[in-house]
Amino acid sequence: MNATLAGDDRLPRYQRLAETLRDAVSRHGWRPGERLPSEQELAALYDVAPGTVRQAITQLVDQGLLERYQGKGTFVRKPSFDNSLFRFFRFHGAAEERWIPESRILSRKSMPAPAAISQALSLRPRASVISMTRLRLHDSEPVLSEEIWLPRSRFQAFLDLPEDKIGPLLYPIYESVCGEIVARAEEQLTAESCSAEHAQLLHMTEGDPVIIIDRTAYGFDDTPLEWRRSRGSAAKFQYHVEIR
Amino acid sequence: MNATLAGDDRLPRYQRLAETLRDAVSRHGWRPGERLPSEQELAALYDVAPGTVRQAITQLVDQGLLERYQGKGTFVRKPSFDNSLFRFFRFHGAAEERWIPESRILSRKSMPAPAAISQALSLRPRASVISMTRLRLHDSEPVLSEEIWLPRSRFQAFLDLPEDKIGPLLYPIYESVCGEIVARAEEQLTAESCSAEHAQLLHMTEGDPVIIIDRTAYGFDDTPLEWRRSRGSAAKFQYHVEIR
DNA sequence: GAGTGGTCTAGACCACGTC
DNA sequence: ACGTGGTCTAGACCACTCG
Repeated sequence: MNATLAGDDRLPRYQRLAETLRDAVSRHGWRPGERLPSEQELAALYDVAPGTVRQAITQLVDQGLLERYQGKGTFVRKPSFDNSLFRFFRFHGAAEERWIPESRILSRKSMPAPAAISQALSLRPRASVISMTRLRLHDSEPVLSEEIWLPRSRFQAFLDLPEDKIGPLLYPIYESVCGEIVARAEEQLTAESCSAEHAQLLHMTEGDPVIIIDRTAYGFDDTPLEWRRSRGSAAKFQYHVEIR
Repeated sequence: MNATLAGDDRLPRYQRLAETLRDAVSRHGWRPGERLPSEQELAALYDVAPGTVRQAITQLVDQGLLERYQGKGTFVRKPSFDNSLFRFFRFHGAAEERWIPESRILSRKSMPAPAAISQALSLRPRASVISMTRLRLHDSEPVLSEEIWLPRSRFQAFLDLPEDKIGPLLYPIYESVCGEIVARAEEQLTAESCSAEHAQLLHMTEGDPVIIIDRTAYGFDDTPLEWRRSRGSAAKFQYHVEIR
């Protein structure tokens, strides 16, 4: 019957309510997959009209934080993110295959962050980070090499996790083990000539073009959670983008 | 006081209204930049409640077809598209510069479509198309080579246009000269080693990595309007994408 | 049948842009 | 002052899910 709305009271109520709910979700008041109170209940709880609740929830649904199902309720979305990223990778010749590559962890350790990493993750210089390298394979052939960096303060539990508990998809693990949910990401693409090192790792010829994808992954509150750099043979895939 | 809603009458009214308005816009009933009737007027015209009009317009705004301005009205969006595409090009070292490159047309002619082009543009085999090649420069240095293909049936007026009337931005010309509006595009990225030919054209070293961007541009009704392939030195730029 | 979200109505008042 | 979209209310009825 009474709960207070976050934020400046000059802001529209549906904005303040959306912010309130977003905070509640990202502070784990409700966890992914859980059902929220019904729109009627929320309206009574925050003392606003049902339409106002609707507007707030609509905003959060558009942002991908919630999902509505008629007759069932409104739920915190589970971002099945790794899957959606692999929509972008179209391996040459087999456009419709959508497999998840096997993955082999080459190293995993903590260390003080190099300058570029602390900047990418908005950490203080030389903050403790986890560094991991992986090789991803398809039909036992290496296709992608990855270096992954995580802030140790949030991901200590991941560092402690036995290696055989780490499957090919990391984001679900971040969520279940560390409670960190990736909401969105930014990627930068470029290409370079294959170094001797990567030629060996990826079974390529030195000097052939390699696509480099740098990704920063963010939480719902826009905190950088992960930075990774992936390299793969340009001949083996294309990257697809829709622009509006 | 009376106008009919398009579509199946079992559909929600706001959907049918949205469809009606979308059709009106893409059939050029209202042109980009024009103001639509006010929400009240539309409500009276189609005999629905104001809130229903609002819902329909909100959908079209989200889709990028319309723009709302408080106190002014609702307008058909002008896709200032070439600009927005150049958001993706970040030339190395000068991330914030957002210049429009000079452009030099190397050739422009009509011909029967090669198989790959007629497929990309959804034309019948060997349909007549316009083929154009351009070189784009920055500070008189070549940075990008482009081949551009257009269906001749829609773009005859562009073929007839004197070359000195063609500025560096094509999409505004398509709109003003041919009445064709680009609403969205898809891009495919890959990389390859620089050929001797392109090395000369782009002042690169043969064998260095070249980024290749294939773009198909679509109208509001999803007709392919243009296909282009651009090549540039991978060392000179990065491609930026946000994923949600 | 009870409870959920989905659609729709018919207003009110406010903030903003323009004249 | 006037007209525009932006916010908000307080309902009604429908479609769907589940027990």
